[in-house]
Amino acid sequence: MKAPDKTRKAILDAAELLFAERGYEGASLRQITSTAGVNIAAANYHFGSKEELLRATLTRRIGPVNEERLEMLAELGERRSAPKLEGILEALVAPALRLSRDQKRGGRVFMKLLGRIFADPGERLQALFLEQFDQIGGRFMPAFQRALPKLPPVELMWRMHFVIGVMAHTMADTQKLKHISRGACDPDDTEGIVRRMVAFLAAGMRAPVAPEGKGGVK
Amino acid sequence: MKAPDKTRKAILDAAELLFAERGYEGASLRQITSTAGVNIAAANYHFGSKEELLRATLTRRIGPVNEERLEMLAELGERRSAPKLEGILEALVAPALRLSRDQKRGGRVFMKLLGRIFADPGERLQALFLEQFDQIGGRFMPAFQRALPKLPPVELMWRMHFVIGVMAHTMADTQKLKHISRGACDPDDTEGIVRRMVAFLAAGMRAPVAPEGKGGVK
DNA sequence: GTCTATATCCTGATAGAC
DNA sequence: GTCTATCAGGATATAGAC
Repeated sequence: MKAPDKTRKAILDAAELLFAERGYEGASLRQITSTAGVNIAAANYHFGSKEELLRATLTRRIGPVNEERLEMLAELGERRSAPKLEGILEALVAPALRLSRDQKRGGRVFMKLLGRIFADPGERLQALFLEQFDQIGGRFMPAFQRALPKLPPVELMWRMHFVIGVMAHTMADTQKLKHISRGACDPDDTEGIVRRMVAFLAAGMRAPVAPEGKGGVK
Repeated sequence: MKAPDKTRKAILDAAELLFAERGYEGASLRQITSTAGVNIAAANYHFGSKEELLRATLTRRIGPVNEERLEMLAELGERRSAPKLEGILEALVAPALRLSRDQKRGGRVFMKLLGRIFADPGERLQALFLEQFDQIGGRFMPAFQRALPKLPPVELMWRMHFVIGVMAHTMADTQKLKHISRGACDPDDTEGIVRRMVAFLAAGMRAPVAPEGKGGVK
């Protein structure tokens, strides 16, 4: 074996970058291996297929993010007082958003890729999302329910869906808002984004449930 | 000319469907023209290139949605009282979400495609988004600012970004949540979704601005 | 484990007959 | 305006030498 992990890592790094920038279909194995500086055949030797390569780019980094989420959630539970909604939200979104600062875990490149996974309605990526949701959703839903005991479960599910939308959109887009706001909104201010997002989402989660018959349509 | 608009429409319909389901890169012209039941060369004859075809699928339907948004916004302005935040939000999100009911305007297929456009960070789709934002963002931002006079403009921009994330994610995903919630969340209940989304977003927009130095990190 | 070479197929786009 | 045929190149994946 000649530098067994080096080639593998180079391919994963390049795949991460190109999948994030161009999407799964938009990035070719040729571009990936060329960027990695390795032979085309090496990708298939190490990963078997393009789809398995995508799976490998995700599983390499997604574990630590989810572990950090669960750790933060567990810490909240150790306090005797009921977990605050803001704490739960921060445990859910901050580990993902802080990826952009942690170059060793993929940085903003992996964050962008992760945002794509969340947002993409395609079947391939959707399956990967569902695998992850079992881990995380199953733990956060009860926590939210305890923090918001009066909220009907169906409403809670919709609101968690909205939360994921905000998180995914912010993760995937690292430049558009900066352009629109002419630099006023800084995508590098991770802690500022976490703070703003948690405030926004907490208020949304606490919103009174809107009654059904408002306009009298139904 | 032999049925000039019929072939054109068939191609646009098929392109709309396949771009929505598989993304721009994932849908080939061959699949599109085959689904449309027309010759491959017809696509290039009528639209010139794949990218122009994408542009045509969007511009065909996006105009009416934005017109409806601006109409609803204008109606709010006619009342003497200051426009309510909920009304502005509904004017922004409802025309898009109600696409799923309006088969003549593309239905949930076009809604899904539109959700992809919003969420996709790729350069090609991003440019199309920015074109649209000038139309809509330029009108809604002042309306929001009037409804929330105390909110600093930078905070408003972040929150509008969050709003778009919720909207785009809900538009793009028409089935995932139903699956996760085991049928409890119904993606066909358009008015219920609008009601829930407006309630959630209004509360988020009204959230107090979180102070900067909370944890003492910085 | 890495390489070259290649198999097989699909891609977007075009030329030219009808 | 629609067709067939085809171009030139890119796609994933594999076979086999080293």
